[in-house]
Amino acid sequence: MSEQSNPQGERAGASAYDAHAIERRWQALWERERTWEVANEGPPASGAKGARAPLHERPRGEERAAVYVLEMLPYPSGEPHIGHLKCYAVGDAIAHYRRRLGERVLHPMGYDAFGLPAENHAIRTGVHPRISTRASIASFQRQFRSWGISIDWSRELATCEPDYYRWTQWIFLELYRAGLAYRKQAAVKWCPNDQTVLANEQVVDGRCERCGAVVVARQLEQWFLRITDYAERLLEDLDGIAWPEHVKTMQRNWIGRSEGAEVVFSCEELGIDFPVFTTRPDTLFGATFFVLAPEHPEVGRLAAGTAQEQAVTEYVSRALTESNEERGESAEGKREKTGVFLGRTVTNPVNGQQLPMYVADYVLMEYGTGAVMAVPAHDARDYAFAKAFELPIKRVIEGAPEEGGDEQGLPYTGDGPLIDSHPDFDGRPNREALQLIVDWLQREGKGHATVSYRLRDWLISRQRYWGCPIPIVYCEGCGPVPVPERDLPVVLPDIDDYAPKGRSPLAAAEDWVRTRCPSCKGEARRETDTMDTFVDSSWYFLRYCDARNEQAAWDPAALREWMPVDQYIGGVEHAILHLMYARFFCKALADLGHLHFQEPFSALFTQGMVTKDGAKMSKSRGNVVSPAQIVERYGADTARCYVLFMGPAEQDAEWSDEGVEGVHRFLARIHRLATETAAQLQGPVRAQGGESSLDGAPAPEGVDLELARKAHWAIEKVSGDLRRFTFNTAIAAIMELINECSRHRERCSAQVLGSTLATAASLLFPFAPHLSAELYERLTGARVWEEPWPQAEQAFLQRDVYELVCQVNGKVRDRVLAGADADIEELKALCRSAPRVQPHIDGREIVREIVVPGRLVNLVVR
RNA sequence: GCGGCGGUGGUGGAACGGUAGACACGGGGCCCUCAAAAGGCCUUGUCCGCAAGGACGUGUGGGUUCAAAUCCCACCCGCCGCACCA
Repeated sequence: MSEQSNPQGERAGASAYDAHAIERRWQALWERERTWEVANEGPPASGAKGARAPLHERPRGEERAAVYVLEMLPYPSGEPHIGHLKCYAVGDAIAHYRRRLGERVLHPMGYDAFGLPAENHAIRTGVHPRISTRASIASFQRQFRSWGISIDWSRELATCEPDYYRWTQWIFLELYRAGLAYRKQAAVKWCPNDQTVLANEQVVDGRCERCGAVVVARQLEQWFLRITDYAERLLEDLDGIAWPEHVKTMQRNWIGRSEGAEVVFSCEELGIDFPVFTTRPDTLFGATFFVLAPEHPEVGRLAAGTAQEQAVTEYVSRALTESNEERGESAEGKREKTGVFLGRTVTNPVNGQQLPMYVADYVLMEYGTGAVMAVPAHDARDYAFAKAFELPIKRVIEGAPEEGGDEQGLPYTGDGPLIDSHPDFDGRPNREALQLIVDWLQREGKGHATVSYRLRDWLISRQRYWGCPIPIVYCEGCGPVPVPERDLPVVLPDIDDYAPKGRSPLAAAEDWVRTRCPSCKGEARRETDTMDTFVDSSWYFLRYCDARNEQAAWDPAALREWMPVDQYIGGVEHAILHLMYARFFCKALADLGHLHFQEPFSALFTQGMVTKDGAKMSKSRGNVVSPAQIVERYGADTARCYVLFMGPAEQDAEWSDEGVEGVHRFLARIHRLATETAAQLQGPVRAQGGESSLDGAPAPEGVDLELARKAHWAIEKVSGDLRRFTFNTAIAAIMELINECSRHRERCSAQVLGSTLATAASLLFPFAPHLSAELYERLTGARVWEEPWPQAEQAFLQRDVYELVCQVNGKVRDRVLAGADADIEELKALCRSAPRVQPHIDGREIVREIVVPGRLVNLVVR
């Protein structure tokens, strides 16, 4: 290491803070002693982990509760970035804190190792993804170790290894047997750049979430997982988990539950029924036309033989090739709505009216039934279409004009009494009429109340190589046949050419594709698509509980011991995708009898992004700060403390090189103070807040007492901040304690100074474990991680005098010393006689005196 | 458009309805030094004032309260998510 790049190397000397030497020493010891490994001890007596009282309300030390702290599975690509550092700094602080509260903490690590970047790299360089992925994993391991994170490495896993994906395949087959995995032909989102289909969740603004290419529609036969069966439970169970409200909101929006009715319109001419979903059955009498999505299967049949046939065919083929983005333009008012008359009519079941049928691209096949009844008077989209095609508009609800409406106040989307509908309903408030109409439809057999969701089934097929093979073979006689469990894993074969050609590269591995049907032993072919990598990461947290099990994906006893995860930590970018899929997997697996719980992550913490120059760090912007550089220059303890000190961990924070320097200076300062103090001590001292820190020693007085008080104040503050995840203020409190130490160092006893510094080191442990261990050992001779978390003693938190704030009319005028035991009258008198209060009350009438004991007195004068 | 989150010194940020600006960065001054770096000490919201002291101050405008950055209403600005979802 060069002198230049290492500030602490510049000045040799006994008291210099050599972060690297300290970090190497403790990392080696923790590795040698396997300090952070935790063995499975079997489930608790109660059978399962169950909901426990919040940590700080639980009696201390009574039982060694099993606690699972987990950061989101990293995707190993190149090197870890600052976001990883922040995530693990948060997770490790929590893990360390909980261990020292006496809990057994499971804190494992693994890699989300299948995926496109490794495959794209292979296409460019010809290096097998397995090779490049293993190299990336090695680099991640190296860095994670250099950060000193307290990981149980004995449970490490990588999703691309056969001993892992064997069980991914097993889960797929379990879902398949339960009817939750199925194949269907569907219009799917195709990314022309990555040459694969995408799940709805992976399309953002009509573009591939990964590469940004505009997504196009394709008709393909694909594998889906029936997540929609779980829509209601995914929604309901959000209420019972301690997640940030905004993440829950995002999931609720994504699931998109809406209540309404299914109403059947029929085309008598052709004898076809068209059920539609509507949230507004109260407006049924205002329907003036009817619209089908271009993808609707009956469109061709309807137009066939009419004068409209050619126009319809042309319109539909254009709509199908249009990108989602283009199709959405009319929603933003960028262009007029388009569509074509189908040459047919349907009957409105409530009044027998014949409504002209249209095909238009503003109706989506994926939502509801792909057909809508159009009520232009009360729906903005139908209104726009009616205007563009000069269709009739019939008002059926009264109400004051809304913003953006026309001269008649249309479209009107608010509530009001029904008009021109039916004598039974006219005059009634529309919400009441809605119920009555639904009841009526139900009685007449023309419709029923129903609930619709925006959530779609999860498309998991990918026409790519570097993923988990789908364990299905196709036999001419038997159809799709699951690979028997004893034949798992279906191992991903090596191939020469990874380049996608619109079908999976695996299709070229003829030897692998050709196989025997497990059922009839006849010739058969393997499925050549692989699974979406989100499948791999939807269950990894289960595997950690029993990572080396070769007989099963897990032993249920291991899950009963550890699951659900007590604290999950990761970025908000996974608020929908990963977190929704993992929840779905657990519900499905629980239904199949494999799990004893419904929700995988009891509590979630989402850490904010680290930005540079106001923007997300990225190679293309050239504003990347590499954790490796920071660790090399300042050491891991500085890097970890800094990312936690930047601001509240859940918020985005701007990187500042000066900020890192500041934190490093603080660590160097506590190092110097502690080292110098240790040299003056006769023997080891005890930290404050330990079980017997008062034993034997005389009660501190004067400056010593002040210092001891500050130590206990810091214990209280840091403990509370750790429970609230406000790490920035916890570190600030330790800084205050250290400032207090250097302020008093000349005037206090070495004993108390040493003891206070040991306390500071102890409190610093969750954030800067290496330095903390080093200094704690020098001062006390003990191992800080084996010490219980300190507890503040009341005797030191209470003071006999305090500064009473004296206000007049709410304005602070003076501060005077008051005794802790002074009663309300005494406090009032103290305030009235405070020197700087006098001029403000002189000659005025005191009309009220507010006393907040322990804080202030407010005199209200006139 | 709908939903969510936020707006506090030069900067990042602290503040159970009760001393606004903890802690840190940056700035200024001093000490140490031959000098510098490192380190240490002091200082630092704005305005008026030599000072003592005073006034103002948490996006804007109202309100509740003895007391509001904090609670309520309206608005402005910024960020995030969803968005032709019938």
